[in-house]
Amino acid sequence: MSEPNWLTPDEMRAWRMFISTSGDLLKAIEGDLAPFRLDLGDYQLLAMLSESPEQQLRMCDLAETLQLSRGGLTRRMEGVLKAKLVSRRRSDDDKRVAYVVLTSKGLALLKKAAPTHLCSVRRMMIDHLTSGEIKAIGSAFAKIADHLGREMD
Amino acid sequence: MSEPNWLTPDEMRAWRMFISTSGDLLKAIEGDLAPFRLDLGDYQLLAMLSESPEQQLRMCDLAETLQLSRGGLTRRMEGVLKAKLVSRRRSDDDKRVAYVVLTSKGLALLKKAAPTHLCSVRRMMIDHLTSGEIKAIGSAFAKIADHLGREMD
DNA sequence: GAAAAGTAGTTGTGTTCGCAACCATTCTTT
DNA sequence: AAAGAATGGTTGCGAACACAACTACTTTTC
Repeated sequence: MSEPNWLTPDEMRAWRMFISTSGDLLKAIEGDLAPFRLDLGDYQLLAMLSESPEQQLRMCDLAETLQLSRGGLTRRMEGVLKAKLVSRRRSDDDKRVAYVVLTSKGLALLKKAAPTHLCSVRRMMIDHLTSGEIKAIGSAFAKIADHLGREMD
Repeated sequence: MSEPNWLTPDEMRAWRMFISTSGDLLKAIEGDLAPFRLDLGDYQLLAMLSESPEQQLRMCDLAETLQLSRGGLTRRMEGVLKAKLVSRRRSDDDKRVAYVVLTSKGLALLKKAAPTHLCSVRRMMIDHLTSGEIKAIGSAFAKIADHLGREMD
């Protein structure tokens, strides 16, 4: 309650532009991945694996880096598994865990899609911004993420 | 093809922070609306109506401002209609169109939720940012939106 | 002014996801 | 070492949404 403490015009603009544009931006970038039969979630899954040592990760860790629930990852895996972009391997140490391994086919597709994807990110976002805006977005979202992480304990 | 034209560290940081944080931010802000039995989509629907002349809009126009498909809005309406936050009125001029009208109950709930919501936006986002960052986010997303709009014709 | 094209809204269908319940396995406690 | 708690993964269910097909009107075209 108390005084509404309304947003200033600049603040309102930042909030409204962010909320109205971010979805469209992601959708547009995702659209450019369609020729590769990938959506943005698949791409990020492959990218995370490719950056991991031995190009594999436990399901659990992968779910966390992708910000998916465990169930959500299980479902998302169906697609990339069927396309043979990744494979699964049961751990011997701990029989609960399953490793997701990037296949050579998955790596090849990622390497093929990456330049296009990078180009999308540039064309849709980066290339329109000044270096000041780019730095500001980086630091702003880092601060927001930091606070969110702190708030959830 | 061609050189990957990789992102600079600042660019990479902006992109990664944006993509990893924006979803969490929206979810956190949405969480604060739960006590009012609203999700962010409902809130925005009510807010858009409240800002319209006579607090009503055609389904079609509302779908556009909310960036929903026509079908998506029909489904979203079910919730707010059942909660009596909005009502529907058929147009006499054009029997195809239906107007969505904010009810007094909807307006009352919006007025009750607004301060909390504003406070969320401040606490989760605005208050952590410098005024330069706020201006940069506004202008950056405006430019991105402008380009996206231009690209879709 | 009749046919064709366009527009408004609804309704199947399919996708993606979270949540909660569940099973199997491992770790902790005593 | 047995009981309980925690962890990793899957599955059933339901929510939100896009898309395409459909109905019902309206506008355009010739």
